[in-house]
Amino acid sequence: MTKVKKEIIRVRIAPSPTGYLHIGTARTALFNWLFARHKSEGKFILRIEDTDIERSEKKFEDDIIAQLEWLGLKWDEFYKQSDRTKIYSKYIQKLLDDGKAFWCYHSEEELEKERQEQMSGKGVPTHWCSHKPQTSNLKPQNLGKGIIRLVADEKSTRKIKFNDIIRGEIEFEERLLGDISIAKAVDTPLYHFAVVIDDYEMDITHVIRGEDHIANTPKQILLQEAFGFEQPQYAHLPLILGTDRSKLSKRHAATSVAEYRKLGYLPDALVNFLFLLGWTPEKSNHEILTKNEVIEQFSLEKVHKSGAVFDIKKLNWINSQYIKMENDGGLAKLVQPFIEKHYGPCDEELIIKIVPLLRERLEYLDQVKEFHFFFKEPEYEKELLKWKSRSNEEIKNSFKEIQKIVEGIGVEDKNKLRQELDMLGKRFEDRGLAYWPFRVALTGEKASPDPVDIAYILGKEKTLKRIQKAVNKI
RNA sequence: GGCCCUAUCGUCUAAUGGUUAGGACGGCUUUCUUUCAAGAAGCAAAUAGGAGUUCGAUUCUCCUUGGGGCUGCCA
Repeated sequence: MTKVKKEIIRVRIAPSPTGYLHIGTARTALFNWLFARHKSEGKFILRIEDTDIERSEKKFEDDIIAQLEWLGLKWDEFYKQSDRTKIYSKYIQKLLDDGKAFWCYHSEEELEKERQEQMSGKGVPTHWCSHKPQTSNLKPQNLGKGIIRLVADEKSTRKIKFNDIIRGEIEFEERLLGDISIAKAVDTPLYHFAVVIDDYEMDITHVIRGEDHIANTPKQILLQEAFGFEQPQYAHLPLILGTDRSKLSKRHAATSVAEYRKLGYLPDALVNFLFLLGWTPEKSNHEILTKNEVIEQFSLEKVHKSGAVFDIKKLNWINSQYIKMENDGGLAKLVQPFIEKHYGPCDEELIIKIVPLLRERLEYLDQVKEFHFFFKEPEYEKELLKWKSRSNEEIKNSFKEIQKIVEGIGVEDKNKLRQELDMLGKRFEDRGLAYWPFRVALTGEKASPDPVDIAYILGKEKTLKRIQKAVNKI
């Protein structure tokens, strides 16, 4: 069963379609992708691990594919384990024929009870199966409802070792592993089995995966040994953690890539954030980098060992940096669907006009919903129009003056309008008295961009209308 | 419980057997200012504890403690 291995780097991302693409899976994919691309000849493989037919769903598979593409992590080869059952059957049958695997008929209840007893005592939860044939010439048979296990050596004193590129040598005691389950039937392999066969069949040279798989590795090595497969190189990535330092899950934050996409995080920004979790660029004071810049300097040896907390504030900052890098046209295109989601169809000309204002203040695209005043009449309490301790009459007077200005010079010339307002502010000896009521009239908010900019975008007619509405309120 | 991984500011991290332990996000202050952002300037903030090796340890070794992962007929 040996075959000639090629020298080129081959790595894989192996998600199971039991949920939307997880942010942690995305980072694992990214590191695999970076590693493959860094070695220019490297191949990056996407393998859908859908051996669990109960939990696997097509919509999750579609999502994984869509989001990986969106992130720009394109794969060179694609496989699905459910297409490969014949391959697994062949290998399982061989193990059975060789007496290296056997049928175990313990019920799930029996096994559960055994586990409980072992855990409550000081034993190790390990199943050494009494159904194991005592002599290897006894051909195992499927007597009905059972499960296939790999024969292991209960009395072994050997340590199973492997070298992890990130962590160095790791070892486990073989006798603590038990007779591990490998398949529910000849044609339905379990995770460990499918992984080992696929990694071999696909000539995977480096298994780069999450730290949560460290304890799985010796079991997979046992399987490799049963077939005489060569061991791939391992690199176990640190986990992405929630704020309480446990594995990132839904109770901490959004965990699926799709959710971040929906909120208007840009793919390059998300990727930038992700590679900063567990890896540092050469010039560590310059953290905004493109994928291509990272490819050049990427190396697994520099990946950190300890878990990294997912900090949404840093993601927001990185995303805002990417938004600032977009030009008007680009940002308009990006933001349009978010505007239309909240406010319905929207004129492209309007979007182009407001984009410079958005650029300075959006952390993520969905925040455009805070700029409602561009798309619909503002609603607000009359109290909001008050500036400091100024009287209603003073506010009214301020509006009267602004009305005069706008009617006179319009809103097209922003500099002129600003000049006039500044002069008005000087006359009042209080710039706020000129600007504050004006902003509230236009936006209904106490915080917004410069009202002059907003008036310019709204146009003369709407501006005057909103001022009048404010005057009526007082 | 057992096995395994891990430990520098709140967070992501840099660095070194001898440094004022550096940067980024966030926070705070100041500035700009009609408000909010953005921008500019600045401030606070860390080597988990204990032994050992050493002239010297945050760095190397061991122990403790903390954190995490795994412990499925899930992946």
